[in-house]
Amino acid sequence: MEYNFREIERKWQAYWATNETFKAENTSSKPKYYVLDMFPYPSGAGLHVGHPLGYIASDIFARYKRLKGFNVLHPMGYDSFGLPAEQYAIQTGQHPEITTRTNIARYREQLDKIGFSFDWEREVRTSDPAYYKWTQWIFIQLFNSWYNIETDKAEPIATLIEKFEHKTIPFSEDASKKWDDLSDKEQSDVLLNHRLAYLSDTMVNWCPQLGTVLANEEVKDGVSERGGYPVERKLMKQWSLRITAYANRLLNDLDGIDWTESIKEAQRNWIGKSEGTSLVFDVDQFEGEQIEVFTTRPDTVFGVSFLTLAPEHELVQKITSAAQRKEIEEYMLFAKNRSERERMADVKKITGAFTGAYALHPFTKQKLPIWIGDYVLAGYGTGAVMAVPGHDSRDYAFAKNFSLPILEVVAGGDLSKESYDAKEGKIINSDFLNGLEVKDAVKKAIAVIEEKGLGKGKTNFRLRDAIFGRQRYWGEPIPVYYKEGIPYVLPERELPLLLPEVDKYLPTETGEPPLARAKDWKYKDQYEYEYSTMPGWAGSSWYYLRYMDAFDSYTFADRHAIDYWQNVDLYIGGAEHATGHLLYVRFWTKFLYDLGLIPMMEPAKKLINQGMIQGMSSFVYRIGKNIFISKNRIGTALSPEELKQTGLEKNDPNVTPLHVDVNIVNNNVLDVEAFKKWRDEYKDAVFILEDGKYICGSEVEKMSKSKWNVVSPDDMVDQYGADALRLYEMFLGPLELSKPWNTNGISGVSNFMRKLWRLYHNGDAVNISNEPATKEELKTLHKTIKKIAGDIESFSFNTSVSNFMICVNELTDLKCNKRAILEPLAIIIAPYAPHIAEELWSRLGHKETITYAEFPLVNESYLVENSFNYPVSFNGKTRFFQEYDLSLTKEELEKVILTLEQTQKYLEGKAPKKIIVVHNKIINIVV
RNA sequence: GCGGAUGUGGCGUAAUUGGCAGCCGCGCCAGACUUAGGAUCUGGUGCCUCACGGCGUGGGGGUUCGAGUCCCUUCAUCCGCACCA
Repeated sequence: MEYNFREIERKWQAYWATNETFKAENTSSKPKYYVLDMFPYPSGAGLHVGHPLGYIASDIFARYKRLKGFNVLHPMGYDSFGLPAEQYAIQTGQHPEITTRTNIARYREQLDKIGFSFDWEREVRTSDPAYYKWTQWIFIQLFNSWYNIETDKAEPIATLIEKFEHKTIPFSEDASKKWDDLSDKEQSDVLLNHRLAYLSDTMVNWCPQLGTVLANEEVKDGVSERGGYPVERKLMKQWSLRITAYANRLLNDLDGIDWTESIKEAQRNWIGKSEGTSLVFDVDQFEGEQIEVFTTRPDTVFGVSFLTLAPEHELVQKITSAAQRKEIEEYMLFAKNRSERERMADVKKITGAFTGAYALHPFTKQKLPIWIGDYVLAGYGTGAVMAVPGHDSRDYAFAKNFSLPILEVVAGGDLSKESYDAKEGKIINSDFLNGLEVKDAVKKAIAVIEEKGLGKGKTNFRLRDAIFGRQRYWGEPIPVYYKEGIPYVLPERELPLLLPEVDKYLPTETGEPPLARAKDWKYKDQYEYEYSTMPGWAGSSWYYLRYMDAFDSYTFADRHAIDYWQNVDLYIGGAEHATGHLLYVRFWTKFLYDLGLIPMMEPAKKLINQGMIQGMSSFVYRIGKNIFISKNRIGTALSPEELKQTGLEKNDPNVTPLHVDVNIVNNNVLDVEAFKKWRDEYKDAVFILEDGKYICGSEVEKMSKSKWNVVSPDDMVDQYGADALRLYEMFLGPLELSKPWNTNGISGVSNFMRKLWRLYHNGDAVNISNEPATKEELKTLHKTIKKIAGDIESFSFNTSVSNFMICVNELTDLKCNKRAILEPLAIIIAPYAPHIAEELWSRLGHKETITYAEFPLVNESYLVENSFNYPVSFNGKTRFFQEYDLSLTKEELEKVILTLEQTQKYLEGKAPKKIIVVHNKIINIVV
């Protein structure tokens, strides 16, 4: 009987499903292991072969851990709130929930075909009210919490109110005021300044085309990541989460987790901690007005030759002199109308204007001109900088452009050419800092600044609070209502606040979000509901917890389940979430930890980022209307027949490359008949061939429908089987690297599958011998076990596939059909190719599935002779010695052909401990 | 500009972590078989050379008996951040 993967795979997938083989229990005497994939957004396009890459890797690991005796949690779900379903709803009027449900069904079908060992009973969907009830609940906890800097953790807001009542923390500049004297609205406003979820007027990235605000990481190069629409800055009342309170912990705790350095660096970068000091400058002629700046280089304070304010700085209007007013106003208008995108595009272009006002140097009391310039960002630090053109390249460029003085205060550079930014050298021209090294001068300067009350040592972060509202329909409603302008969160018993039905998924005529169209909200007449919904990342920030106890309706996840499963042990997903999801999920984890709801401070111990699988696009080259020329015939002379056939007078050098469906191209050879049928317009296509074939061009591009380079996993499974697909995806290369998909290579894996099958069969019959295995067979097996176990544990899944092939090749050569070999082989291959492994396992006579088998251990004794084996030539013969082999006598050693003088000296009168031999030559002897 | 990664045959890759570079697979070449196929099997395949032999892990330098692997330097490609004071 031949290897019939279709039947085998169908059989075992059905078996696993009916027997709930991969159901994970929340209690077990076995050690636990939690393997998690980043759950997908179920898009309408379905999965392409790139999507399952990470899932296959995690599935291999999960199955391996089960065989190693672990109680494994390996769940899957859907991040099912999101923009595409809503865009589709706007276009078609179809409820996003219907779209989403259809897409999920399609995803499930595709995933099932690949034979994953997910515990589907624990499936979560972020758009399911039973799930988002708890997303809303966590939001409420955030609203009801504040960050206590003293204890360095989040606490219930009541503890803050208590401190306000006892005035241990001031809540107002007026010290005589009592907390209870404040009106409800005033109290609410004060508390909003402390709550971890708060409402404020914030500069947001507004995308008019999408009709919503976007997070910083959703904006790339000034346009929206999705759709590529322009984004503008706009002041809006918005819900935000105070992630900045966690900046330090998010930064420091990176050291304790096993994530790739690139992700950790990206997060460090994003958090952007910088240490320095604030410093105030008095404004000349304006009694009491001060400009506060932040600097990381207080050592260069004597090099300040002007100040630059952001155009939006609040003092600009006030201090601008009459003479300069016109210029300043023109510049402010220019800066305002310059979009974010334009500003980024010409970073090199230096613009600014002089206010006419002067600041006084805090030490020298010199007059320093105050300028405005859009190289200073309103959103960072204080929106004002002390310009030190001698030692900051941006200030230098500005000074050069506007002919402002450049002072040298750190020795070592040549300021006539460029600024000297390096943080090393001796301080000069700087009064009390003279002669100090930069590092010491920084400390001294801060000390003096603090002592004189001019400023304070300070840490700044680049990280901004996370804007939490979206003016969108398809998201979790924010569970807030307003009474007399004061926001209140819904009581827990009212959760979930269901996403209401609306007549249209568009903003209202008055520009309010779609939720303003809601009709069936329970207290619609009594209160005003919040109309924005939560951003896409809300549901994904805690989903790993819900898998632990997916059906709980009393709490987000049962405490016992959380205590049992703890962190994710292995998390696999794309690197594109580095500063989005992966930061937010850490933030929520820390917050829930602070409230004592979970025992861990980090969501995932180990993170692996699988690389992207790109598409290999194929091109045909069109000349004229329906004439296609083979790649290497472009520009060559045409034969008389070809001229006749095409009706051309000569070859046309103007070719139009067109994407062609990769499924009708094999090894760059176009199936011309299939091409004619592919599209009606090509049915009369004429081809100019080379060697009787049409050769296509190819290029690596992102897999997408429009490029006709999408390869679907379903097609691969149909043609080669799920096991072959699994093996091939792993075989393609290191998991973390991006690589193009190339269907050609899968035939190698497919051959391997048949060879493996044949190993257990003789013709149609199962052919297994119970004879003891030979030493050689055992060596092959144990070598393979050792390699496979090592490969899996170091996530080198690609080399495992090679190792299986080597093993099967060797056993085929040995004609090995011994149970003692083939039984363990079925187990070690099971994580990779579970269907065939199960089938072989049952054909070996086992009643239980392979999931309950034990991964075999290596018996090193079969491998010893393989370990350190060096040929040594002496007496004209070659003998093999192990590194620790001391069997040579001194006399024998002297007969060994020694090629290195250096080695010989060791020999004099000493017994050797270790000989190191390479290339039949002794190269070192340890005595 | 800053940070992270990657450079090995025609291609995807491997190298017990400092020990005979190129395992395994694709492709290609030759042969066998044949119900002529996009099938299967066998053998070969880094480059130069008829050969002896030489050269080879992006380039240059270094450490070492020995370097794809460690150090310095340089180039190329990809990814992330970017006027962050």
